[in-house]
Order: sequence, then C-alpha cells, then structure tokens
Amino acid sequence: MNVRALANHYAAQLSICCSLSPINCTLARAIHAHMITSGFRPWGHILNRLIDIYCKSSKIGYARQLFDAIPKPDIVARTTFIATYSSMGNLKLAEEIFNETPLVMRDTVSYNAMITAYSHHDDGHAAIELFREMKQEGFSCDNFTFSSVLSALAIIADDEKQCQQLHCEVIKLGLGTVTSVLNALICAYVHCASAPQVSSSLLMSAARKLFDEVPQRDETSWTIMITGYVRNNDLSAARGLLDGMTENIEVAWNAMISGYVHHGYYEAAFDMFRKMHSRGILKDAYTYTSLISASSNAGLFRYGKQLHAYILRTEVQPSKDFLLSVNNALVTLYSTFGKLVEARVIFDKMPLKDIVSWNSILSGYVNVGCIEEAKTIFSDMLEKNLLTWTVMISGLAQHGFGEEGLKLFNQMKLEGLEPCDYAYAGAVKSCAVLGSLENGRQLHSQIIQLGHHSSLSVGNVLITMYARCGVVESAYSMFQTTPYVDSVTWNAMIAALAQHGHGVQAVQLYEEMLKEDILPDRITFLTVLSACSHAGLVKEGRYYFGTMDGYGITPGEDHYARMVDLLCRAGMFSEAKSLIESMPFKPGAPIWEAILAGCRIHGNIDLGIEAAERLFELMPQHDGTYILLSNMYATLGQWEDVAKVRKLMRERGVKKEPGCSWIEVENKVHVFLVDDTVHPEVQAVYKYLEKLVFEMRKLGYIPDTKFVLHDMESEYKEHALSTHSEKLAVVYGIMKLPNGSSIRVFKNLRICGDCHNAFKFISKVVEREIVVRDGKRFHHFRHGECSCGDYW
DNA sequence: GTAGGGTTAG
Repeated sequence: MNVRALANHYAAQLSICCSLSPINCTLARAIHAHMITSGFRPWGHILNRLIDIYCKSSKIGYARQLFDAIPKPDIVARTTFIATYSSMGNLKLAEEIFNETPLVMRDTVSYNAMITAYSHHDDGHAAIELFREMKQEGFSCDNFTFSSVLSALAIIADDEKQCQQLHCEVIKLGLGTVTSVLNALICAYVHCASAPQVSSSLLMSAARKLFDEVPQRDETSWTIMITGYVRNNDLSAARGLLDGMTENIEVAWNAMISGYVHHGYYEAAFDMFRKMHSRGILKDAYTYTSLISASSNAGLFRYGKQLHAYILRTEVQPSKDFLLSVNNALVTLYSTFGKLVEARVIFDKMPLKDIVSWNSILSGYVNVGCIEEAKTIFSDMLEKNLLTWTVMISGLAQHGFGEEGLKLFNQMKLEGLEPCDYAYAGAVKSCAVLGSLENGRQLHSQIIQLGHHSSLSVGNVLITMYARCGVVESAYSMFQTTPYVDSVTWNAMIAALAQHGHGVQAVQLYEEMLKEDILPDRITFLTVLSACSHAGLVKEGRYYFGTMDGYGITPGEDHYARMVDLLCRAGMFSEAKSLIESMPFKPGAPIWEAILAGCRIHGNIDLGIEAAERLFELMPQHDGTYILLSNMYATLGQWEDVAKVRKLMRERGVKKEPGCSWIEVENKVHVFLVDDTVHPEVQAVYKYLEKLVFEMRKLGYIPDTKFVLHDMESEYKEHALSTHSEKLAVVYGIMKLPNGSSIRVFKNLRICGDCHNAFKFISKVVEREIVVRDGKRFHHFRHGECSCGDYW
C-alpha cells in the first residue's frame, strides 16, 4: 500500500472512532500505535484528527506529545490545538501555543481561534485586545473574526460605541448580510442594552431593526432576539416573538422557559412545557433542567417529581450528557426538599459526574445538617471549586461548627483560592457562632478592603455577628450603613435587639420595617414573637400573630410554639391551651417544651408533668426536659421530687450537655454563670464564680435571696449547701441592682455559642485561666481571650 | 483547522 492509500485507510479508521459516542479513544490509541510500529508518520488531517480525539477524551498528555513533534510551520495543527485546548477549558495552553507561533506563520484562522478561545472563557477584553493587534499586523478579518469579537463585546456588555463602530466596519467589508455576523451584532446590542446608564430602549430597537432586516433568519437569530427581550425584562415582547415563529425552534422555547423561571413566573414556564408536549416540540436537557430547578426554587416538589417520572417514561435512551445535567438538577430538587436518600440514589447511579453533581449533593447534606456525610463528600472530592469551599464553610457555621468553619476558611486561602463574598459571609457566621469578636472585626476590615461590604449576605451576617458578640451598637451601625437591604437584614437587626433584651425597640423596628414596605417572612414573625415573649408584650404578640395570614404566611409549629411560650411565660395557661387546640396539627416537642418552661416559672405542676411526659415520649434522651422538670420542682422547694427526676435521668442514661446561664444587666454589666457540674473543668468554674460574686458585692450588687442551688448534681449541692448558701450555681428570677434596675436570666445556652462571651468575661473578672470541656474539645479562657483545641 | 442561541451547585 502506498503512503496515500495508507493515509486514507487510517483516516477512515479514525473517523469510525469519532462516530462512536463517546469517542473511542482506546481504539484511536491502538490505531496510532499501529502507525508508529509500521513507520507511518501522521501528518495533515490525520494528525489533526488524532489530536482532536485525544483532546476530546481528556488525554491532553498524548495530544501534547503529538503537538511537540509538529514542525513550527504547521499552522493547521496549531490552530486545531488552540481550539481544542480552549474547548477543554485550558486557556493557558491554548495561549501558550498561540504565542509560540511566530508572527509570520500566523494567519487569520489562527487569530480567529484564539479570539474565540478568549470569548469562550469570558475574557472579552483579551479578545478585543487581540483583535486590535490582528488588525495592526495587517491580517484580514472575516465573518468568523467579527462573530467572535462581537461575542466578546456581548460579554463586556457596556461598550455600545464599540458595537456601533464594528457595525460600520461590518457593512464596509460587505459582511452586512451574513447571518452569523448579524446574529452576533444583535447579541452584542441586546447585551449592552441591559447595562446601567444606557438607553436600553434605543439599543433594543436598534437590535430589533437589525433582526427584522436579517435576510436569512436562522434559529439563532430568533433565539438571540427572544433572550434579548428576556434579559431586558420585556417578557411579553419575547413571548410575542415566539408566538410569531412559524417553525418549531426548541432552543427558543427553552429560552422563553428560562426567562419565565428567572422572573419567577413558574406557572407560565410549566404552561410552556405543556404546550411543547401537545405540539410535539422536542424537549431536551435544557428544557428539563430549567423546569426542575423552577420546581426546586418555587417549592413545587410535586411538579419536580412529575417531571422526573415524565423523563423516565419518555427518554428511553438518554445520552450521558443528558443524564449529567438532568440528574444534577434532580439531585438539587430532592435535596432541596430534604429527601437526601433519593438524591443520593440518583447521585450514586450517575454514569458521569461533574463538579456540579458533587456540589449539589454536598449542599444537600449541608442544608439538612448532615455534617458528617457532607465532610465525607468534601474529602472525597478530587476537584473542588470556590463554591465547594463556600458551601462547606457556611454549612459548618450554620450548624454551629464555627471553629471548623474558620479553619476551613483559612485552609481555603492557603490553597491559593480567593474567597468570594459568600465565603466571607460563612467565615463571619463562624465568628458569630463562636462569639469571637476579634476574628469578626479582622474579617470585617478585610471585607472592606476587598470591596465585599456591599454584598447583601455579608452585610446581613455582620449584623448577626456583632449582635451575637454582644456589640449591639456595631450591629446597628452596620444596619444603618449597609447599602443593600432585604428582609433578612431587618430580621437580623430585630433579632439583635430582641437578644439583648430590647424587646420594645425590636417591635418598634418591626413597625418601621412595615412602613418601608419590606414584606415580613416566616423568620420575621419568629423573631418578633420571641421579642414580644422576652419583653412580656402579650397583647402585641397576640396581635402580630393574628396578622400573619394577611401576609400569606401560614403559622408553622415554630410560630405556635413562640406564641405558647409567650402566653405561658405570662401565666395565661388556659389561653395557651385553647390556642393549641385550634392548631391544624398535633402539638409536637417545641410546643410541649414551651409549656413546660412556662410551668416551671409559675409552678404549674399538673400541666408541667403532663408536658414532661409527652416530651419523654417524643425525645427520651433529651436532657432539657429533665432539667426543666427538676427546676420546676426546685422552684417550689420540692427537693425530693428534684432528686427523683435526677435518679430517673441517671437510670435512663441521659447525658447532660454542658451549658450555662447568661444574666443580662440593663446597665451593660454582663454576668454569666454556669449551671452544670458534670465535668470537673466546669466545676472548677464555680470556684471562680465565688470570687465573681465577691467582686459583685464590692461593686454594690446585692444577690437576691431567691438564689437557689437546685440545678447541681446532688454531691456538689450538698457540698455547696454545707459551705455557703450563696455559693451558687444557678440563678433564677430577678436580681435587684443598687441603681434600681434589674437582671434577667436566660437559660441553657450551649458552651459553643454565647457562652464564649460568658467565660471570656469571667476570666477577665477573676484574673484566672478557665478550662472548659465541650464534647471532644476544650476552650481556654484567659484575660478575656479564648483559645480552642482538641481535648484528647 | 475557526463561530453562533437555551441549563444545573450557594
């Protein structure tokens, strides 16, 4: 066989490899090996085909070997390489090859390939820059050049002058009737139209004029114009255009659906789907992913599930690419609605997974609080991107793992990733969880330096952080200066005031929010109701609860629990009971807990016992119930019953979580006391508390005689009773201060949260180091600062 | 050997 015949033979074989889906790279490799052993040197189109196959099969190494063997002047091979590297996502290599191609060997096509590569990677400015160089060097520009440069302008999207200039050039060069060029020009115009400080309607009508004049409109022309209207919020114009189409262009339908979805018209989007079905228009992965994500975002799980069933029924031989994007959307759907088992089944069965798949399942686990699973997924991930890190950091913070959140944030930076505003929000949230004001402040200044302070989520979380660290003033000044505000911002500030005992101001702020026409959401009502509850604003709480329906919010169990809490704290048990009877569901743990807490304050034994029994059924291992019950008995001085509850707790093997109480003093002095003696480290704190009480006395504070010693393990209680009746552990009720103001007591805060502040404060007052164990970790408090580590 | 529209993770 002569060389030419051999070449044809190889070419035919290679095209078989390409025709298979996916491309059979192993076969291609074998054919390549055969060439080498038989002494055949691939050149021209055979070489390019091989390079193409290797690149498309992600075998960049093989492809690169071939490339390195190509003599420099082979511009065709080089151009293929630029295009394939770029489509593989490796712009750097594409750029390297382009740059090492001597100027004299470049041609228009190689410039086009490189300009396109930049456009594909969203680097519009680099594309324009190269276009300028190309013209300067005297290369001629063709329709490909203009198409890619105009796409670059669409990416930059705010250079209308340049668009008009290129428009003139296109006409001068006689390309004004080429559909692809005109499409790109329309695309550039509609992108510029959505830029700020631009006459949007002028540019849109210029685009529409061009569209109407395109001599041979193709599918792309229609789709670009429809998406153009969608981008510029003119959905009816988009729909008008679509309805005027004579042929079925699926992509245009998809564009319309995604337009509806992005503007929140979910029903209209689903309606389009029904029309596609009845008209027999083909649906593809784009159609399904848009609609599935609409189901996730709109809370329409049923629709999403129906789509899933529809896909399983109608798509008999789905391609891997189809399955990839559709399953990604399905994983998100199921995990959004907390169905992690279903999400995981889909994830595990996926024939092809990408970073989106991994991030979807990761955020699914994070959202439902399955942190262990999330950690496993995170460490199993070979490829991580900014989103991966951000999801994990904010997830850790959200579920109380502040320290791990901060650690991960620092690790992210060490790995050379530049955290985005969401990642910073996660880190600040971690500080809020830890009550770590120092770290929080440092992050705040970094945020300002990097310009992330105008980010909504960052602003909101900064308010929360300052509030949780006890600096309401800073929270308030954040609230006043943050440029973008939503209901979350208001919720955060209302909660900040409520947490610090300013219930009345919290309610006032809520009223202000309504005046500013910000719609309250579920969280707003939770916050407002707690504020009323803590401030004893029964009338107001009752009123606000009644207004929920008017905002289209059905009270959930958590809202009812807040109301029950409010009423029971005020001793209005019969009203609480009738409220519970009016609920559309059976009372669960949060309701009974609120009742028990109220009974504890008012010594309502019968109801208290009933609530406790229910709670024992619902959560047998929950320590809070036992503590509340024994506290109720203690309030009434029934020490034998206290002992009985303690015994019961021991018999049932219920572990008591370390916790502490936070006493808030209105004249800004905060005192924090521990209410647990399980761990020797915590016991040690009591000793320091003695000194604290001593210090308080010196300052003129008089501990009320109602201080009781009921919340301690019996041995320690006996010890305490025998030594000093005021060597207290838990303080209930109200403490009078010499200036006439009073102290309120909050209970059962976890070590890892607000208690950090407590121990910091104590360590400063007593001038000693305090070590507190919390699960497997310990916290060292010294001179008002904290350091943490693993306990074992 | 080059381009062009629609999607999915916080």
